[in-house]
This record gives sequence, structure tokens and C-alpha cells, in this order.
Amino acid sequence: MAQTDTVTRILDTAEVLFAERGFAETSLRTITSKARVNLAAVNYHFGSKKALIQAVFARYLDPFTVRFHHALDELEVRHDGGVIPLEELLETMARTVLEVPAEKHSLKVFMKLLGLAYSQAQGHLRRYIQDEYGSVFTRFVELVRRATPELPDAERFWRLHFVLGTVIFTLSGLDALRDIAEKDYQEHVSVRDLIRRLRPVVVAAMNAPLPPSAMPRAKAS
Amino acid sequence: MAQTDTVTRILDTAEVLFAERGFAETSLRTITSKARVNLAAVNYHFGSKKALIQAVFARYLDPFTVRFHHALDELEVRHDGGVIPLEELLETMARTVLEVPAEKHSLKVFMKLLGLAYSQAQGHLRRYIQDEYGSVFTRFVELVRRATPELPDAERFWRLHFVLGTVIFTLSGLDALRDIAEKDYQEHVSVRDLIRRLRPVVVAAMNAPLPPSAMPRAKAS
DNA sequence: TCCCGCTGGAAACGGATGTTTTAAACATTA
DNA sequence: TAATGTTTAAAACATCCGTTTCCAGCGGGA
Repeated sequence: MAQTDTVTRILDTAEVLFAERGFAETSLRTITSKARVNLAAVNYHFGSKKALIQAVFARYLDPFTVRFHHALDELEVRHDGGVIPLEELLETMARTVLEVPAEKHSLKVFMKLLGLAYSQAQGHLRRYIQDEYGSVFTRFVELVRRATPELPDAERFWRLHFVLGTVIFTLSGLDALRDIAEKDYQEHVSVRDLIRRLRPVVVAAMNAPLPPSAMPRAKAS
Repeated sequence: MAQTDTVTRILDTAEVLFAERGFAETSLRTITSKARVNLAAVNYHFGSKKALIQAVFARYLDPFTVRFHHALDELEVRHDGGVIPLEELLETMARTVLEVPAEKHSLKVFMKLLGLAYSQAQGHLRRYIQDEYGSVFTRFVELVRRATPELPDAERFWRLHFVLGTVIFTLSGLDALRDIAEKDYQEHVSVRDLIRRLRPVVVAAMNAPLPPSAMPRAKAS
């Protein structure tokens, strides 16, 4: 290893550039020149650009999943197998998301990447994340199910994705929004401020009254 | 004009391809060949690829803004200059969004495009939309302000973007989500179903209790 | 000492991209 | 008819892209 490992220098540079411009708009030449490594190094170490993209995500998601699993284990123990309140579940998730990048990466970058993973077509990425990290999400959803027994399954499914949209959308577009907010309201917002604002909104969204059932033909149950 | 105008044939093809794969991932050659139009036609009629992208958005946003302005005019008249309830404002916006593409374009495409406009870096697009259509949004925000006087300005700003995230995120990723939902819950969801589900959630989110003030120095409130 | 596997550097490969140009046909209108 | 705007065709342009190749250095093990 030189001063810092070539591999990590590539990853550090790539994640920032990807977050700023997207995947297709970031060339390997831009990455390698800004990282001061050889162009061939990416294909040598990762094999391809797609693999680089996945590696960037893995560096965030791998520690996230183990931490989140641990946090959920702890939560289940503390509640003795009983139902865990929704607020605690959301709180735990938020805390874990905050902890992981705090170690040495940027939360902003992490969120932008998540936003990109959803919006950019990049089929391979969605599949990779689904296959590699789907199980944590499944476990979380099951716990949320027990915490909100009054919600029909389909309704809970959609609401979870509603709030997922809120979080990813807001945090991934944070810079632009923050600029407007600071200009108009002379108020500096940190990511933690945002999460504090997010909490009551998310809880209220999950607990909103059910919509009028508009099934074409009502059927029993 | 031939069978259908070359310009509209380009726009029709481009908007679908852009929505499916994103801007950078869609080449002019793909567009023109699928539209059965000459490659040079795009640069002849629009000048550049950037201008094509903006034209695709303009075809949706131009009729949207005039309709939305009219709807807001009507709403203000009906309430005699008084305060318009939040529910009616949201309802009006939803109705307008639904009406515009219904004429001859796809709502799904429209929503995917909006999602792309936010997520894809494409600085020029965000600037174009902001400059060209910012005023309607400003007017809407001002009406929402009067409808929610108890909300601090900054809080309302963030909550509006929270729900904006929910809507755009959900509707732009609709296809993927719908596939999962139908598989897991044997339930077909139309866009209108989704909006029905969205309404109580959005209202609850806007009316959520204020977060604990975490200002560095607490001030009486 | 020789050899081998790993890393780095420079260059080139093959292909795709946005754009421009030149040319000829076609349609519409004055 | 003449002029004008539109469309097609084919080719070339200049870049930029991801990827591959070749070779020089380097390390430690035989």
C-alpha cells in the first residue's frame, strides 16, 4: 500500500463523483485522474465500471446491515419478544443510518447514492441491492407489521414506501433545498435537524386514518 | 406535415425513452431510429439534445401551469379571497396533475420525468424548470401558507418538500412497486388508487405535531 | 541469483456519442 | 413558377467512452 491504498482512493473519489453527477455522467477517466491513479486500475481491481458502482454501495451497505441487524436483535431482546413500538423502530433505523457513514464517510453522499440507486435505471444496481441486502429490509418490515396491526398489509406496504420516498428524496436533494431554505429563512439546517423534523411527520404519516375504501366491488373481509 | 409531425414524433418517442432509461442513457440515434426520423432532424428542429430534453418537459409543464393557474383563480374566487383549506389546495393540485397528461400523454411518463429532473444531475434542467415554472409553485406555496398559519415558515417549507418527495418518488417508481404489491397482495393498483391512498397520508404529514424545538438556545414559545 | 506474481504506467483499441455538413427530394406558399 | 421551409439520406467530424494490451518495476520465495 502506498500512502493510501489505491483501491480505497478510487472508492473515495468515485463515491463523491457519482453522488454529484450520477453514474453514466461520471467517466472512469474523471475518477482515476482525480484520484491520481492509473486509468487501468479500476478495471484491474474491480473488473468493470458496474463492479465499481456495486463496490461503492457495498462499502456503505455491508456495515449498515450488520449494525442494523444487531440493533434489531437488541431491540427484540429488550422488548422480550413483544411488540416493538413503531417510534422505536423508526428511531433505531434513523440512528443506524446516521452512525454508519459517520465513521469515515459522508452521510450526504450515502443518501445521494441511495437516491440514485432508485432513480437511475441501472437495472443491475437495483437487482444487486435487492439480492444482497433485501433480507434486512424484510426483517424490518415484519417488525413494523407487528407494530401496526390495525393497518391492512397493502396499506402498510404503500405507506412504508411513501415515507421511504420522503426520506430519500429530501436527504438526497439536501444541498439544493438547504440553499433555498438558508436564503429564505436565514436558518442553517444540519442533517440531524432534518431528521428531527422528519420524525413527527413520518409517524403521523404511518398513523394517518385509512382512506375511504374505493374497491369497485366490495367483497367480504 | 407527413402522417404525424416529425417534431411530435420525436417528442413522443423521446419522452418514453427518457422515462425508461434516463437522459444520458438514451442516445439521439436510438430516439431517431425508433421514431423513424432522420438523425439530423433533432438538431435541425431543436438545436441540441439539451433543448430536446427541455422541450419534452415544456410539453407537459406549459399546459399544466396554465391549468393550475386557472384552477387556483377559480378557487380564490370561490372562497372570496378568504383562506382556502389545505385539503382543497392539495385536491386541486392532484386533479390538475391528473388532468394534463390524460389528454394524450401518459401520467406515468410524466411522473418518471419529474423524478428524473430531480435526481439526474442535469444542472441545466433544474435551472430551466426553476426559471420557467417557479412562479406557479411560489403562488401555491403562498396559498398553503395562509391555509396553515400555525406552521412556522421553515417547517412548512420542509414539509412541503417531504410530501413532494413522497409523491414523486412513489409515482415515478410506480411500475416496480406495483409489481411487488400485486405479487404480494394480489391487488391491482391504479394511479388513482394511489392518489386516494396518498391523500390522508399527505394531510396527516402536513398537520403533524411540531418537532421538539432543538434550537441551540431555547427561546420561549 | 533467478524467477514469478502483483501493481502501476502509457498507449492503443474498438465502439458509441453529439453534432455538422452536403446533397437531394419534397411540400407549401407566394 | 419561384421561393421557402421541411425532411431524408449518407457521411464525416471530433470527442469521449470502457476496456485491453504490453511492458517496466517491484516484492519476496526458490
